[in-house]
Amino acid sequence: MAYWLYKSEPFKWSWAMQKDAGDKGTEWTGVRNYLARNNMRAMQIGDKGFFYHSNEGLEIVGITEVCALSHPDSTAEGDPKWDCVDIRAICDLSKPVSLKDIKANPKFEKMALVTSMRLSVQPVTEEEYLEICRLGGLDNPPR
DNA sequence: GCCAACGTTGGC
DNA sequence: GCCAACGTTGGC
Repeated sequence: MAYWLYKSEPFKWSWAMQKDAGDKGTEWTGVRNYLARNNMRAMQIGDKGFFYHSNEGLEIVGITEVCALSHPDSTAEGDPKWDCVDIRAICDLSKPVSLKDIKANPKFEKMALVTSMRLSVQPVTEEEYLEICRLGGLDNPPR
């Protein structure tokens, strides 16, 4: 089991929209960065991840899970370079965890969100995952 | 809206 | 294959 973080600009695709998509989930389309794509190719069914609002919000708002393995991105117009997974919303954080909180906490100084600011799909360690769940008010984080 | 960081493109 | 130019991301 691995953990991930997905960035989305809420005015393009928000956590509310992700939740509206229900248990079937949605394709995480539009990633055109090799590192981010490779992260998606490495994902397994059931991998948990954070949903992060970039540009506006700047906070982690919810927990997702991978519900379909990497497959061609349907928005890539037949370009075989670009794949994506499907993810679905699992639950909200009781309290969103902001980028400011994360940057202020030495536990997260090596977190990709801090060190690789622009990477849109990034790995999260188990320690980071559990600590953010704790800060977010989840007593029993989904594993 | 600005601009730094950084990934990609393309000329050589 | 190098590297300058350029485009995009995303925090501020």
